Amino acid sequence: MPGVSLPKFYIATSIPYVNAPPHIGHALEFVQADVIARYRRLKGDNVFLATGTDENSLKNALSAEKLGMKTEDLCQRNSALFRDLVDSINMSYDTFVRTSLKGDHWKMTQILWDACNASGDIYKKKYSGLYCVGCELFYAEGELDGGLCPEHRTKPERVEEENYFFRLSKYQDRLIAAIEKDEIRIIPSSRKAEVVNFMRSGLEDFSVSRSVNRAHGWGIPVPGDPSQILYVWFDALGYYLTAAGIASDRKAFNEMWPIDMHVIGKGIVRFHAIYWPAMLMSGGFEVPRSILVHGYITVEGEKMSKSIGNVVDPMDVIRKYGTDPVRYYLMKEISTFQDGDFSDRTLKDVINNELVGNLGNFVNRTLTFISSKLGGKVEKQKLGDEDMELVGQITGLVGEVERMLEAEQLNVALLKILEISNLGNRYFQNSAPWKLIKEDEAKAKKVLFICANICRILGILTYPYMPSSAERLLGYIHETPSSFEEAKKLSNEFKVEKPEILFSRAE
RNA sequence: AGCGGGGUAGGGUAGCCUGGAGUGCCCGCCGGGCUCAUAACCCGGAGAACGGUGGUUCAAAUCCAUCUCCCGCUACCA
Repeated sequence: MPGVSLPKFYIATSIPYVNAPPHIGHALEFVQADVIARYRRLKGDNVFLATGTDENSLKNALSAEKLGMKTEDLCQRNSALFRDLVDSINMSYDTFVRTSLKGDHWKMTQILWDACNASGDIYKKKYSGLYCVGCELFYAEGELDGGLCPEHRTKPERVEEENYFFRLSKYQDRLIAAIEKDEIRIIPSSRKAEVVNFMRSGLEDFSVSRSVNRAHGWGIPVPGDPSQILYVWFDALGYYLTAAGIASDRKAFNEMWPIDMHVIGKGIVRFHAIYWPAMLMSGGFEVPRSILVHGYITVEGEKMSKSIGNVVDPMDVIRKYGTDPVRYYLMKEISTFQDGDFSDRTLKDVINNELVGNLGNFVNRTLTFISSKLGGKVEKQKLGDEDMELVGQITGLVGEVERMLEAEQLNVALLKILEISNLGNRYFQNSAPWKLIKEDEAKAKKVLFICANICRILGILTYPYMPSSAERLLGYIHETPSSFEEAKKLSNEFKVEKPEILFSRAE
């Protein structure tokens, strides 16, 4: 293998259904993936970040019919909402896949299907399911409310139809082995245990198609059998192959695959950790290297739901408080792996206390001081033992931040970053450079030299979380977020511009 | 029912995997200080026997067992 190219890192979010507008939970997943992507870039990886929308569900066809519009147009419109969100949240995606567009994605299904078929893992069988005529949908037992359709309050019929099935059962042992040995690393490990546990009780084959009639002709036809439409698995899960270029640039695809990390919600673990790797094994593709599973967001302590009417539109929040504060809140206040809460009140508190009062204030007082009292320049000063101790503490924290990021503990890493800013404020306060400047200029310069370095470190470390703010901060000291390693070193001199306020108070 | 996750000061959290003084963070409360800074910042204080019980250990929030409360998942639900 040629050793000159950068290590690649392919990471992707799941693709949301477009039959409902984005909510704050979608934003969480986008930001998580983006933070990891940006961190990996700082570490020097060649990162590819994929996202998109899942548009081939029957529900789209049904609501389009109701609205009297073409399904294509409805999808286009709703997909745009998600695209607006990923742009507004400043996600650095490299590709955005729309599964209803008859291009690479449709070609992908042919490739994947053929490969699995060639392994003898696709066969026809009668599918029997609970079907609500009103909804025109099959329901899982768990989705029913007291045995009734949650929407129509009617008893669904048992309906049979001949569909294609995928031979999941054949892969049970291989899957268990792959996950137990962390060939597919499931993060956090509690989810891994869940998955293994589930598999041990036996895996059943699953259906991978629906009749064209039932699908209302919407979706991707089964390769070689236009009377059937692909069900979600070969379609939506396959998007990861599409994004990597399987149908457009096979050479690039071969370099990109396997995917290094899936970022998904807890509700779809099974499909990503079991169905999907099995399909890949069957098709002769390498399995995903890791799957990061996040929790769900409640709103003011309550489950988000349309009927309660408490669904939070992330675009509203972004418009109100700004992109970076929202990113910060999602990463810091919501545990990376567990459920978390969204609260307007907490969001304001966090902005005012942590971003404005702690981080923003430290940067502002340091840079303002340098630009107004020291002519915008500081160079290296002789450091004493106490200073070296502080520097050592900071370096130690940088190491912890790195460790936490490597362990995908995005919230804990952010906590550590704030500690650095905290130390900075304390040091500034206790050193009182505003007094020193009148008595001992060299000493004042030394304090500011250290503080400027802390600002620089903070700029690099916060970059994955709050890219525009970090770039602005680093811009005031004529730097850019180039590499994570830079956060482990001190810079020897600074040219400082008079800073603008980094974060504004939230009212 | 089975499996999994949670129960840490008034509220919210981190720590638990890889035991070692209740250690930390945000809010709130009380008392001081500072004035470089976005009424921001700093210091001190009150406040928790880390859900209950039992065990392992020199040592447990951290490991084991059991009980209890909350929340998820249990197959074609993204």
